[in-house]
Amino acid sequence: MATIGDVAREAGVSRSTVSYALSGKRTISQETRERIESAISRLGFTVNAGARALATSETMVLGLFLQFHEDEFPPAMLQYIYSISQAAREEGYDILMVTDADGPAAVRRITSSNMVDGIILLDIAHDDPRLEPLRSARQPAALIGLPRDTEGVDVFDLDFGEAARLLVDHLYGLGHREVILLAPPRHVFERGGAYAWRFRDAAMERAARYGITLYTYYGESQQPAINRSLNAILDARPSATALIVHNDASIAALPQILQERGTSVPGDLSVVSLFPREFGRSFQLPYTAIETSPDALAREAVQHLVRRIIDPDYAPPIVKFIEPQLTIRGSTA
Amino acid sequence: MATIGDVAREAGVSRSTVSYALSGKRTISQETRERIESAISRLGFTVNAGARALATSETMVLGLFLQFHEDEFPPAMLQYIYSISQAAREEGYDILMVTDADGPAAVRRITSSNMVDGIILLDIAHDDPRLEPLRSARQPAALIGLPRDTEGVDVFDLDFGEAARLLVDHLYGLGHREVILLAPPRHVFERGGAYAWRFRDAAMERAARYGITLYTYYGESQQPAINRSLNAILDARPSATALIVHNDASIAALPQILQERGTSVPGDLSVVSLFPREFGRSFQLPYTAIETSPDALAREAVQHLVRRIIDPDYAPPIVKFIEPQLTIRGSTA
DNA sequence: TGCATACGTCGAACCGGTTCGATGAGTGTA
DNA sequence: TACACTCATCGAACCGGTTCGACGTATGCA
Repeated sequence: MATIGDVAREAGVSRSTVSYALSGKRTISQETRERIESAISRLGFTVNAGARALATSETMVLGLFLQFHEDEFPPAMLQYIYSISQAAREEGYDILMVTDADGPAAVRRITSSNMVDGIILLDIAHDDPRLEPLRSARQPAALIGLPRDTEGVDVFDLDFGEAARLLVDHLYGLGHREVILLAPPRHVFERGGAYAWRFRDAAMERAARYGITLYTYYGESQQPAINRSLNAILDARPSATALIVHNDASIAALPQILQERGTSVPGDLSVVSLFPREFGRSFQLPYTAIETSPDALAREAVQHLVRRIIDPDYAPPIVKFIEPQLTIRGSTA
Repeated sequence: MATIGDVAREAGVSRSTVSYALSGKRTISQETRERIESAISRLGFTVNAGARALATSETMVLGLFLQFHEDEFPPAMLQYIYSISQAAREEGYDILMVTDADGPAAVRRITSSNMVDGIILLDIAHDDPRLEPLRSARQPAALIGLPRDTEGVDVFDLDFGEAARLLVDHLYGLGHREVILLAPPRHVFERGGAYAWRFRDAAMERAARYGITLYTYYGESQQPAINRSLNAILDARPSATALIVHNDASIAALPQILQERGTSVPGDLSVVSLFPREFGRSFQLPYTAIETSPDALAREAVQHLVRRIIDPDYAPPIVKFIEPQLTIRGSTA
């Protein structure tokens, strides 16, 4: 493989001149630059990433840490992964994807060996054990999801509380007074997925204020329990006139269940939910819903992270909630 | 950050001694080793990945190249990503995930800058444009999927032909003589997803041999077209007694469609398919099916790749088809 | 004509590891 | 007692880049 030294020799200049021609950090005469460029293409030279990283302490790689929980709905996760990867590339960064079961150890391993310039964490728990190693790392971090303690990290998340309020308001406005809330699986609450209780608590608080009776249930994450539990819940609350589904796996299964039961939407039951618009591509989800916007979230997180890599003090740590958008699809009355 | 030099000073030895203590490539006295180890933990030293990569020409990173086609079913993709990542970690490698729209350029960029020790390609097209830059790369590659020309790469794939034959045999044995085959979306054929026609051609050939009438249709990849097309196909062939679904997005939608139509399985229609077992976790798929085994495929691909990284000539290039497994779920009669 | 400035290039040092050859001390053997 | 080996360690070179200071030459301005 051609090195910068080979290029220098071929072009009859010094290695430093080639480096400056490449980076543009010092002026190089037109003629020399051309000799160098032709030498580069003749030799098929590309800078060695490891060597550059060693010299500059910049790898141009972001670490993406995620965990595959059994109770997670795969399409949602992929949406984040993809958006993050695309956004990173637009900023000139590649993605090192780390899925180790032992999250904190992985964070320590990757950051302390200097493999990445910055960190993105998905699937944040309320007391996320990965935050501690992250805080003592040299690299800045952006979280997608809200932990208890946001010190030293940038946080991006949907405003789940506001999302819940929007949905409850919407139903209240239509006259609903008995509503079922299907929350994420119990595991998510136990693991500390704060988005789950932020949504639930806001919905409960709002319902209480309006005098709405809110029946709250945990959803299931895997078939066939998902279907069984959906049926059981609907059986248990025949008087409810509306259903709020905050549960990806269940919303995907809902159309068939309602079909089976002969329940018409919104005739017999109004349904609102919360899911990425992209779900609608793979699944038939004709429900009025808040969009969780993984793409927007990913984009913001990456862009801020990159800015912070370039200038660690460009701003105090950010906690940014993105505004929920309600998309009306006619599933309520 | 502590460097190997800091450790050496702290332990009162030379840098090379520390390096040998770390790698075990030369004998080090018990006593010196202990001094070094204590210095390492006192200083919190970790080797710098870039420096090591530069010195050894080994990055301990695998490049995972994938593309997000609009017509792809997300859960399937994620299953591969996750399995590859886990398998890689077990072999001591991390994953650089590359999703650039321009595949060949990305391959060139990553390989020539020496960011990875080996390459894994997903989503192989019959004439995959990424293969050319791959062949001139220093790093070995493993493909999950079969291209036209397998020269210089290791290939791993499900034996789609055999899968089709197994399914047709199964249906023939039960007496079916009029069968619908729902193939992948037209785009997949056009793009050169060879698995699509390998399956279809084998099914057609087998059906012809048995005197089975096979109605072949392209599936759709996005809602609401998926549902519309499923209904249209079933309407068009009321006399068919069995349905073979080789289409992830459609199989996920099928239960509801059949429900809606009042079609009972296997009473009115026998259904067989082809999907990863893991789909059954998120979706209710009570269908007899071939398992596509992303996990097994990923594992084999990674392990072979690693072996080839260590010894490029350990064996001639491999084309390995894994044996399809039929799981009976009682959806045929 | 003289001096300060800008331009273009070079050499050397450095980033943080690994590895090869050399060296001195200790052990076994003829 | 001399010689050959092994063991433990060190110093130097190297991997392939970047960057700083220096230097010679051309240019601008007084």
